[in-house]
Amino acid sequence: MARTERLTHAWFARPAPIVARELIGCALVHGDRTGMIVEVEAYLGPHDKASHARFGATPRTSVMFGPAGRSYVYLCYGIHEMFNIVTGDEGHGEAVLIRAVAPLSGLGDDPRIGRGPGKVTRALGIDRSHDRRDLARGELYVAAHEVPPKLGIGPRIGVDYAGAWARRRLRFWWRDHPAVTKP
DNA sequence: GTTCCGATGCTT
DNA sequence: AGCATCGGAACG
Repeated sequence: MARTERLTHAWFARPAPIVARELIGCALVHGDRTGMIVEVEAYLGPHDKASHARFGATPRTSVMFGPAGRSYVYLCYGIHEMFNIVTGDEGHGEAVLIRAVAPLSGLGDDPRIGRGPGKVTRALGIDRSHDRRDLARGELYVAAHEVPPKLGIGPRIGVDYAGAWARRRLRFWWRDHPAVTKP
């Protein structure tokens, strides 16, 4: 699989579920650390009761309402940094959460190193200082894949408070991949 | 194998 | 008060 093609603003400026599905198998690159994306979740606009966009554009979430292809990194449970990519048309408030990566280079060879959204950022050295970055330039970016993986689709994790929106099938993963989260 | 719980700090 | 989590302890 060639992984040299950096994904562009236009690539990310499509509906979150489409981008999410196509991100599986792509490479997430931060400097000399690279992981293959094997699990993601799509978060829609303010109408999505599981999304951080549900309160509209706040100081934390305003980046979600900006142009696609920017990072949205926030602190979860006081401990874990979460890495998202803004998608869709400007103003929509969409993003895709990267939930798991498999080591490709610079991460060692334990498939559990990037299994879980908090572990993705720890493995790749991403924190809130990487919030609002333009992934179309700089050392943090995503590179395309050539071969689509076997795709799993199901409900998002950890959003039970969102009622019916928790049951929407907006989580995508590489089926049977050892770096995908268990539950 | 399962369930429970504390850590830890930012957000509304 | 609640949270887009994790790792360890306790239990069976």
